[in-house]
Amino acid sequence: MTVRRAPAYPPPVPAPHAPARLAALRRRLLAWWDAGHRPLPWRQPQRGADPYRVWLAEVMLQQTQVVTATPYWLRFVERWPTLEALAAARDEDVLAAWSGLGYYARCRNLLAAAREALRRHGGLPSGYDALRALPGFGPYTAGAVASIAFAAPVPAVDGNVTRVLSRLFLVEGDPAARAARARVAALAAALVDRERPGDLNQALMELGATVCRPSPDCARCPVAARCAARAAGRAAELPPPRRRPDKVRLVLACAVVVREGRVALVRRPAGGLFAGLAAFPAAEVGPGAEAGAALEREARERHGLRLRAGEELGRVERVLTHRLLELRALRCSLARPPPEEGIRWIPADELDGAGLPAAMRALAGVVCDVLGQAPPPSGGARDRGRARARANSLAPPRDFV
DNA sequence: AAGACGGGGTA
DNA sequence: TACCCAGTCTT
Repeated sequence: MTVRRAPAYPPPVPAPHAPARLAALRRRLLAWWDAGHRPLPWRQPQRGADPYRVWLAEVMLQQTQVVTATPYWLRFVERWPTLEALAAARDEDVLAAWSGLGYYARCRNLLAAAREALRRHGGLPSGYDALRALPGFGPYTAGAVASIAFAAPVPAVDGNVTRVLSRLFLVEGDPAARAARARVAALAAALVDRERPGDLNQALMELGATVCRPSPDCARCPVAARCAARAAGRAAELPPPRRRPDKVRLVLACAVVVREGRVALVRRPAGGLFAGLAAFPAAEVGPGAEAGAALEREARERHGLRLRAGEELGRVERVLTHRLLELRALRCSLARPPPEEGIRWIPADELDGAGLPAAMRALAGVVCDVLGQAPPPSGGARDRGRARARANSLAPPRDFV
């Protein structure tokens, strides 16, 4: 008797699988889900599903493991319990609370989407298409929020679901390529549960996260008997690993300007690495280039900051997804009075809470050690051994105008 | 289709 | 070390 619109996503593709087989899969997966799943905090239905909390979790969990995202989620809902509260927050506060979690465009899109949703819909919209139109809502997040928070019968295909379905139905080929993606999307669409779409989608993800992992534990799998890859003895080799481009080395010189116990921080430019975050004034050091000169030029051109670069206080290396990042801290003195705007002066012992990206927070730890300041309570411990302290640089800084 | 975008868990 | 993670956006 219910009138249903065809889901807008994915495009209708005929599923060559018997409805009976799909129904059996749904039944087993839901039973497995009901029999017990991880009690993650955003799954606690305090007073029914809270779309805002579901959404916040989905965004934080993009390319991020549960154990990493959880403490951030708890802090966010404590500080900004509702969509309205988040929309009213200051950008820099939210970005600072996100610092360390990575992929900072997620945070900027989160804020933009919160404000746009409130303005255009009075809250989070419930339909896939309306969600998909908001910043940061790709196919996965729109499907996850629509199905989990609003019970919309749409699929939600993430890395876990791709792996699970690739194995269950023996999908061959690079999962990033169009053919395999369309195949997985069609399977996920065919498998959607009309009664409990959110639970079925979560069951697939939970299975991928806890059982059908890259190295599968088929003995614990509720649908192992129906798994085509398992039958072929190929569960562990599907889907094929994604090939990644080589990492490019990036050296960033970071200015440590200290004035009366406070350190100069700027805001990173809108696009690119660490976009929008608080950061040390920094400059890329090309191959064969001189770090101090590059830093003096960049600080002057971008921030109006006239610096004289001095000795190196320490360095830190980080492996990012696609680059090898090396941060070199250079002590700098002010050659001219600094501009009033665009520079924040942070007490050295408060750098840890200033909203720096994780790599720069680690660098701050090294620098504080070298300068004999109170080190931040966390971060950088691993790098302290690499700090290249100079015997004559241990005295408190005396860099004044 | 390919690259940019962080940081950390895991084997 | 290599791969992966409840992906999205831009060339």
